[in-house]
Amino acid sequence: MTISARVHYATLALIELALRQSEKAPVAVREITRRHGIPGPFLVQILRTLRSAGWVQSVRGSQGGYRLAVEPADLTLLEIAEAVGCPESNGQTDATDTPANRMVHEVWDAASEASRAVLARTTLAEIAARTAQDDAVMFYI
Amino acid sequence: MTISARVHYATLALIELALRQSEKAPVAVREITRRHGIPGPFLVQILRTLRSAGWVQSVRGSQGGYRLAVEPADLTLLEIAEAVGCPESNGQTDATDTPANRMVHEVWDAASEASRAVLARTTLAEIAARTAQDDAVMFYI
DNA sequence: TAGAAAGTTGATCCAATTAGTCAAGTATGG
DNA sequence: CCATACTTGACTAATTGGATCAACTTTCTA
Repeated sequence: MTISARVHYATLALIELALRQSEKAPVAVREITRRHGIPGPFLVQILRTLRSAGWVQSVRGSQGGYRLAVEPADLTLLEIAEAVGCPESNGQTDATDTPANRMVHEVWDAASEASRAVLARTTLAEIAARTAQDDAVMFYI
Repeated sequence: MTISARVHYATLALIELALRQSEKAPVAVREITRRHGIPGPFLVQILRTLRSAGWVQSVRGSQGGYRLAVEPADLTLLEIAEAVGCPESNGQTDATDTPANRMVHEVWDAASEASRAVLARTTLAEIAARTAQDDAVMFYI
């Protein structure tokens, strides 16, 4: 399971917004792309998704930008991944419904559930806090 | 994380071979495709991979087919998935190496590790045995 | 009040991966 | 010697993820 760029970028952007929650001015897209090396208009696309999920607010016009609209502690990485990633695991039922088939699905569902559990128990607040710590450490080097 | 058809088919084929290990004659590809509804030449492609991994033996010529070449208890689903699935998670280092970036990777690695653990502790023997049970149950219905 | 700076929207494109196919060849059993 | 079955390698088609563009609207500021 490799992390998709979409989810990756979305998470980076949200971390950035979480860390700058206290600032009064919204954060411009340009700043985020510059800081994290995210391809320009692609991030816009992603932010649109985050906005329709209600997690960020956009401010238009000059001096506009984005601002976090939820408590970082209330947003889990699983939610982010599911909102931004693949639309939904397409419920394509397999052609043949044999016992072997069911078994295989059972195991894979269990595996997938295990990884989802990890993401579900990590909040944006945690990951942002840990990032801030690392940033501080870098400062001393 | 959705299971790829490749891995799915490979697992089905191996279950089939595991269940018929006791038979003296090898199992023909045709039989496997018929029983599990796997597209013909695609399974051949997959079996080739399994053969080069040393998990199945091929017998050529008339009455030929495939035979399991390892102990089902020694083969985990993780091994199968890794052999047959994506060549290798491409080690493409991200452009920018920021603390946020590292954090995101850390969490996703943990998630991915959790699901791998599930697959690693499930052996072909287990899943074959459970399939056989289900088969027996179906018999009575 | 004009224009520059931002976000908005929708269409579009490209490349990589995955799924699936074909055809020509080789080995084996009867 | 021929039918059956695996071998090999190239090839096509479809989906998806990643990324871009252009035309538009909103708002600030000079």
